[in-house]
Formats: sequence, C-alpha cells, structure tokens
Amino acid sequence: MPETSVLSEVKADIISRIEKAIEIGKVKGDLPEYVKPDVKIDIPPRPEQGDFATSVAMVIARQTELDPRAVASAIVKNLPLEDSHILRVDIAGPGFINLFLDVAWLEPAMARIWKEGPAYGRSNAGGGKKILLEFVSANPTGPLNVVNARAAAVGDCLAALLDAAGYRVAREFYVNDGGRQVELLGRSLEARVRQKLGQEASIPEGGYPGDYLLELADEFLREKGAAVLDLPEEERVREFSSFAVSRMVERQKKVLLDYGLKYDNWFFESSLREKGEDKKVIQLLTERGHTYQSEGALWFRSTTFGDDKDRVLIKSDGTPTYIVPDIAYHRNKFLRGFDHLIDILGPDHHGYIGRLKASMQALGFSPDALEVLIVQTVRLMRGKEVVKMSKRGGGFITMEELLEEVGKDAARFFFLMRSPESHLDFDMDLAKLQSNENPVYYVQYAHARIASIFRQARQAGPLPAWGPNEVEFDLLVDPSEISLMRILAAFPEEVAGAAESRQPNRLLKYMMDVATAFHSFYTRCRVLGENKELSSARLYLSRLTQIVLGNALRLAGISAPESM
RNA sequence: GCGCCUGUAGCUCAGGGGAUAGAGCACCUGCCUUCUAAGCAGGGAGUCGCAGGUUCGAAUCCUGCCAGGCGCACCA
Repeated sequence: MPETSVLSEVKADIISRIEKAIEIGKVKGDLPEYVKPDVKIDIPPRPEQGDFATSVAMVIARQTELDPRAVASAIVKNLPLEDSHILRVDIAGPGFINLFLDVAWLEPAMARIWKEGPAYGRSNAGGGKKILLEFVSANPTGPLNVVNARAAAVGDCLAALLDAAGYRVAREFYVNDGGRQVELLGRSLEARVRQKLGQEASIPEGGYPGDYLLELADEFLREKGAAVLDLPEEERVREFSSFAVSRMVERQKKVLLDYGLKYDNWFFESSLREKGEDKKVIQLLTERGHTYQSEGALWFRSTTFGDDKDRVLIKSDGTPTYIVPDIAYHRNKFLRGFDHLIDILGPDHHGYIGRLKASMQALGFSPDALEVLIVQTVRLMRGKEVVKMSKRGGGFITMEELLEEVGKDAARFFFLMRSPESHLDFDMDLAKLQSNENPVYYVQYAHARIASIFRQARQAGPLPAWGPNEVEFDLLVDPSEISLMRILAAFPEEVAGAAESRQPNRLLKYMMDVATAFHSFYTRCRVLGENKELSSARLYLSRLTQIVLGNALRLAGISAPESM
C-alpha cells in the first residue's frame, strides 16, 4: 500500500516551498521573526485562480497587522521555484497566492493508477488502527425497514472507505435477542400458531401484529408441529421466542446479502448473558463506586461523567434495564482489542449517547474512543406523495419491498448521495425510473461507455500498445483531458477525506465529478479512429477512468455495468 | 420546557471562515451518416429561514428568534 498519492506529494512539496519562502522572508527582514503560520493550500473555485491557492498571507497579515498583499508579495518574491512544478504565481484579490502548475506531475500520477489498479485509492492514512463499526442492529422482532436500509448503506460504505483509508475495520450487527420484547415476539408467534389451529388467541399487549408472523406460524407448525403448545409456559415461550428470533435474523441476513452487505460478525446479546458479562459490568461499576441504591433500584451515577441524569441499572422488580447488556457489549468490543468504536444509530437514539459514553468512561475506557453517528430519518415519497409508514397498520414498506421495487443500486445511491445527518426524502418513482432523470445512471453510464469503447476497439482488431510505458503522454493536452486527469489524481485523498469525515456522500459527489469530466472528454475527444499514438493515449486515459469509477462504485456497493 | 438534526435555485440536496455560492432534476437554445444522446455545450433561475454579534472577510463561527423532523422511562 502506498504511503501517499502523487497529488499529495506535489502538495507537500508546494507547502514546504511556501514555508521556505516565509523563512527566507524573515531572514531578509521582509517578515517579522515571530510569524509561524500553518501553511494550507486548497483548490480555488475558478480555474483562472490557479491549480492551488493559499491564504497564508492574509493569516500572517492578521498576526502582524501588515498589508496582506505586501505579505503575499514578500512570500512570492522569496518562493524557491527550481525543480518544482510551479509555472507561475499570482497575487489576487485580498491577498490570495495563486499557484499555476505544469502538467508534468500528471504522468506519474496516472502511472500510479495503472500500476495499482483495483487498489488505487487506498492509502494508509489510518495506520492500521482497528475499528469496530456497528450498524443497523435492528431488533429481531420484525423485518428491516427503510431507515435500516439507509443505515446499512451508510455503514457498509463507511466501512469500505475506512478500510481503503488504511484502517482495519470489522462490520458488526448486534442482535438484541433478550429481554421483554423477544418474549413478546414469542408470545405473539404462539398466538398466531394457535389461531392457525383454530384456537382462541390474541396478540399480547405491546406484541407484534404484523403479517410476517402469520408466515412464521405456518413454518413453525410445519417444522415443529403443535406439540410445543403442551409445554409449560416458560419453556413454551422460550421455544417460540428462539424460533422466531432465529428466523427473523436469517431473514435480515438474507436481505442484507441481497443488498451486497456482508457482516464480519453477528453478535448476540444472549452470548453476554451466558458468559455473565452483564453481571460483571454491574460488579465493576459498583466496585469503582459509580452505583448506588435508591427507591429499591440500583442506579449508575452517570452524571459524574456528564450525562443529564443518573440511570437505572436494576429496576425495583429486580430485572436489569436494557442499558446493562449494552454497556457489557461495548466493554466487550474494547476487550476484543478494537482501538476505536463507531456506532451508527437512528435519530431516536441520540439521547443514548451520553449514558453510553459515561459508562465507558466509568469503566476506564476513553469516551473519545467511542463515536456515535446518527443517521436521520427517511421519508418515502412517490413523486409528490408521502408514502405512509404507520407501523401499527402493518402498512409500512420493508427493506425487502424497497429493494424489490427500486433495486440495490438505486437504493444505495440515493441513501449515500445525501449526508447521513440530513433528513432524506426518498422518491421511489424517481429511483426506479430508467432514464436520465435518475442520477444513478449518470455515473454508471460513464463506466458502461468506457467498456463500450474497449469492445469497439477489440472488434476493430488487436488493441494498440497503450500502457504507461508505451503511451505518448504529452499528446493528452485537451483541457477536458487535463481536468479529467487532475480529478483522477485526487481519488486517494477523496477516499481518505470521506473516511475521516464519516461522509460517504463525498464519495458519491466525487463519482459524479469523475463522470462529468469523462462525459465531457468523450464528447470533445474521439478515442478510436484517431492516429495510432493519440488513440493509444486516449485508450490509456479511458482505462484509468474506468479503474477509478470501478473502484469508487465498488466502495459504494453499487455495480459498475459493462453495458447499459 | 430541555436535547439532537434540518432550513441554500421551482424540486431534491452539496458546500460548514475566504475570491463572482454549486450539482442533479425540471425549464429554454443548440449538438447524433463516425467510440452508447441514460451524453455534451450554453442560458434563465438564489434576501443561503429571520435579527443581532465576532472578523480584513460569514451561507459557514456565537447569541436570540421562527419553522419542520425526532427524542427526552425503573421501554428497548
């Protein structure tokens, strides 16, 4: 895996030259001795403002009360240019330093893509740090819904991004297979089974009336028969519950697999109880003096660690609250050797962050090592119409139904396109539209077009020599070719940036930019039918684009079609 | 009442101290006898929710307010 990308090497070189210019300026007396700015460069909004720009001069001007443009010209005057890619330097606006580069650096940058192929985009920004990413973790009491589908897309893509950015990532699904809700699931299934047998039975209060238990009841009768009904209550409920849970989990696994998502681990809450880790956590918190008895319950003094209020661990009826296994679970994650934990939760769980972090701190773990991301709600639309999502009426759309209707690629694209914390309107009509109105196809089409060029080229005879060592790179001079290459060169940094900021939507934006640049190139420049040298060079650039698009789509979990 | 998220073009949303605020879709005008027109080039379209403040510079940071969504259990 490469240390850095060619682009970041170029940037680092420019930054160090600017730093050197400031040092020289100090020696010459152009700048005061005490300035020590952090030099940052970025890509300016307009091409006439150069390839890179820096605002250091304005920052220094603030520190020194000098005129920003004077500071800028002091830096520019002292900027060492020998053996650099810098062609020209301008001072613009209130004191920006605009740097114009030659295009020679693009050649090694493109050769890097060719060489790394499917690995292009990877970096070791993360330094091999071990991250556990827990997401979806829906209760096994019903089918997955569209918010789960959003969390699945975001989590899976974020995991892929972190992996590519040099972290060691594990994807984990936490199955809440204990507690009252699972008992209610079992009792609800029992009621359905009895109804199938013509007996008088109703879904218990707070139970699960959805249709999916009707199907499960049939399966139960087919596989287990009715004998279970004669067992004593406790045993009977256990049978129904465990049957229901295992089937629901299987069903969830299957949908997620259809979505292209494979977890490294499905972690069952029950395994914590079997090993006594829930009791252990209470013991540890008590030993450390973070618990107290009050009103017949055992409390965790989470306010010590910044939580709004203390939390009950053991209710006055002697049963633990949900938070106990959750604390044990997060402790277990740390004990398994992960350096950093990321939980992706729904918006209804934001109140939960404080108590969870407090508990980790109370157990001696750094609260910063636990990071909670909230993925906001999804509103399903059909055009202008809101699709009703009432859970009670059973009329809500499951993840299965969503995938069946719009397909995996469109679903993932739409979920990833938006920043995770923004509320999302998901237009199902738009998502399944097979036309240019649907943004999914914009990127895929670029990929398919490239594949088509190669098909065409092969039909015409043996391909010309077009690898990095064969190509006359200097023939790639059209503005559309240059800007395409610049974008391709930025991929590793884009991946690392999207991973660090936990924003898969940045990857999607990048894919759109690549597609735009390619479509523009495709329209302006013919690849085939030009002279041999030019065709070869453009085939080379096309293949590089295809590699980048393919890699980006793979990170997003969206397929890269060869034809459309 | 308190907390979290959101408010930017007709619609869905990027951008989260820097230059003339962007994209996709929708709308208008051009571009297919040559590699896929699910494309390209161009155009119109915006008081960045409102009001103050900090700053050389605010859509971006701070405060208050308004609007929408979601939470605030000895439920999970």
